[in-house]
Amino acid sequence: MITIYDIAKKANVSAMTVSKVINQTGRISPATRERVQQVIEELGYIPNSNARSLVLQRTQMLSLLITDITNPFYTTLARGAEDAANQRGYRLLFSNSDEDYGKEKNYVETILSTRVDGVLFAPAGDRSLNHLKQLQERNIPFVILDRTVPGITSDVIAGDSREGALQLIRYLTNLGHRHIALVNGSSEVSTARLREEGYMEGLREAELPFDSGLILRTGYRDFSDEKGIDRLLAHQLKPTAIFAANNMLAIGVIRLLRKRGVRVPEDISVVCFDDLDLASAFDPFLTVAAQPAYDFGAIGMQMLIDRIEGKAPEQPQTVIMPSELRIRASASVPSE
Amino acid sequence: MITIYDIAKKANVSAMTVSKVINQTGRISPATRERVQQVIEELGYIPNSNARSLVLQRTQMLSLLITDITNPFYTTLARGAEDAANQRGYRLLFSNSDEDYGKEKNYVETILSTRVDGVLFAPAGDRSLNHLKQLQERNIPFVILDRTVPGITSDVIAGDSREGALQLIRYLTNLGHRHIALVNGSSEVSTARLREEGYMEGLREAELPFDSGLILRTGYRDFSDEKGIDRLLAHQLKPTAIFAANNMLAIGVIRLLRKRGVRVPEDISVVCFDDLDLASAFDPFLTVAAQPAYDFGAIGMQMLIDRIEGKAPEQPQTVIMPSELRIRASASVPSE
DNA sequence: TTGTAGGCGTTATCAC
DNA sequence: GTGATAACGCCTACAA
Repeated sequence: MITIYDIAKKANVSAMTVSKVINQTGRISPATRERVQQVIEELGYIPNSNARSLVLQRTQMLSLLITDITNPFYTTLARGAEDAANQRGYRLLFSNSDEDYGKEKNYVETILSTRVDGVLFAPAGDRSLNHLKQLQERNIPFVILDRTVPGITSDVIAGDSREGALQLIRYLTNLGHRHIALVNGSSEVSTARLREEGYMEGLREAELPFDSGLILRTGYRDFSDEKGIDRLLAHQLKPTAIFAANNMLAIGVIRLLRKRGVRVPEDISVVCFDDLDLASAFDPFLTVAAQPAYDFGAIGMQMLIDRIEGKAPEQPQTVIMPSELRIRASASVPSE
Repeated sequence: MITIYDIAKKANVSAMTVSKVINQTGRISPATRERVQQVIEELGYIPNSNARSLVLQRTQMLSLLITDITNPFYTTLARGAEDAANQRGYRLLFSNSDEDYGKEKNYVETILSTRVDGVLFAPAGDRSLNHLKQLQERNIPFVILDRTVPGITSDVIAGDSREGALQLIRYLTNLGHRHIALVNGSSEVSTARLREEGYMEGLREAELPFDSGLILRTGYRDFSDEKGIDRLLAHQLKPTAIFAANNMLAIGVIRLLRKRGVRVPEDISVVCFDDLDLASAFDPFLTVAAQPAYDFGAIGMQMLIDRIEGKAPEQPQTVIMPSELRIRASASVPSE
């Protein structure tokens, strides 16, 4: 392995001089600078960032922890985070918890042992509390992303789940729907709770009764609860519309409906939170409350770096991003 | 920061003993082992992996370099790679080059400075040659993923682009299509060349003439070449089918066709390489040659780790993954 | 402007 | 079974 000493020897200077050339610190004559740079070039020297981190107590590396890498919301968000990090001179370490507390725990350990300078953290749910506390104990700056966790005070960037859900329900009730089902994520996840609140509020506004038989609670990914769907469809007052609390749930719901010969939107309307960028691009089908995923990542990353670099206000900041109703074809007036 | 010395002091042993407990190396009495572990637990000590890497000359970290994080082919692949890496005790550093040689170059520098133990590398194209050579010079093991690069000999895992394309063209010609356009990626990318070969072979088999006016070459992502599409549509022998060389191109093509009032498949059939998992889940529309994305990642990662751990045969291995024709609705018999 | 000494947190080696 | 020492590659502080 080529070290700073190899460069030093070949350039007839000390290692320190080489270090100074690399980091542009201290004064050195143009002549030696030139010579050193030539040798660095020639030998293709690249500093060992582990050694550097060890002495600097800084890795110039950040972590992004997301909960589902196959969800386009998070991959778009990841690009925003990556772009922002790179722009400000940081490298980004991606981690993917798969909505699993166990994997999340492992990643937190990795994060801690890697000594990254900060974390943009999308918690799996309320039980992520301990993981976040662990970061706080070590004084690792972090920004909570997408979901809040009761018991933790920190910078947060999240969507307006309540309002977005309300918009969707309003849209459905305006179309004339009276029986609207909710297929939601786990109640352990803040966005699921808020979307349910928005749903309830929407019913209230339209003076519709709440019917717990129209609610199905599950996880945010890999939805395939056949029994649950059958239960909804068999409910005494069969729903004419379903609000899926995120895009992955909507996909599952529509797939299961089609499997049963139920047409969308002719027989049942479906709306959801989060867009499906790719699918929507060539087939504008799903009516959604879209969140600005890229900005979630980009702005969250800015907040994190500002915090790390001491450019943020002392008290924790909360940024709430609005969502946008995109009316397309998956919801229509109820058939009856 | 809690170090191994803090543990040592509190447990009344030397740092070495603590190290031995952590790494389960050397002999130590159950009593002290117990005591040390207790203190580790108590203080929540997590070893500094930078310091460890420095002395071990090994980071237990691997890089996955993909070219488009918004492409579901690559995110699914990423999950496969991640699962395999974690299973074998490695952490994974994701990087995303956006099909951009400049970004790729930066990531290679990062990889080199981080001293990862190996890289699963999807090259942006033939001009990635220098980047790969750089890795070879440093003796960083790597497996080339998805695309080959002339001039580099190494382990490779890739799809059968030629055969997959051939299948798609055969399918189209069997339906009766005589004028089939190709919207391809850059000729600098091996998969684009091979898919074009498959396309040509398919034409030959069906005894169709080759018509260069039916070929549009562009990049694999962000397709929006309006003029190019117009040129294809205005061609003297208007195509009745389009073969898009990957999923992202297909999306762009269909979007632009719809924008022009051209219906798919009624007016023009469209087929492509790679599936769109999410979109296909709830709307089985695109007829594709699907590649086993998860296995690309999982198997590629196994190859890489085998290579690193000296468990691979000496000479470089090449694994070619078959693709699978999935017939759905985006292609039908030609209208005329 | 340049170089020396010491230390960042960990582990391999080799004594005790 | 346990511990002292040196080393991994780099940078800060200080001296020349």
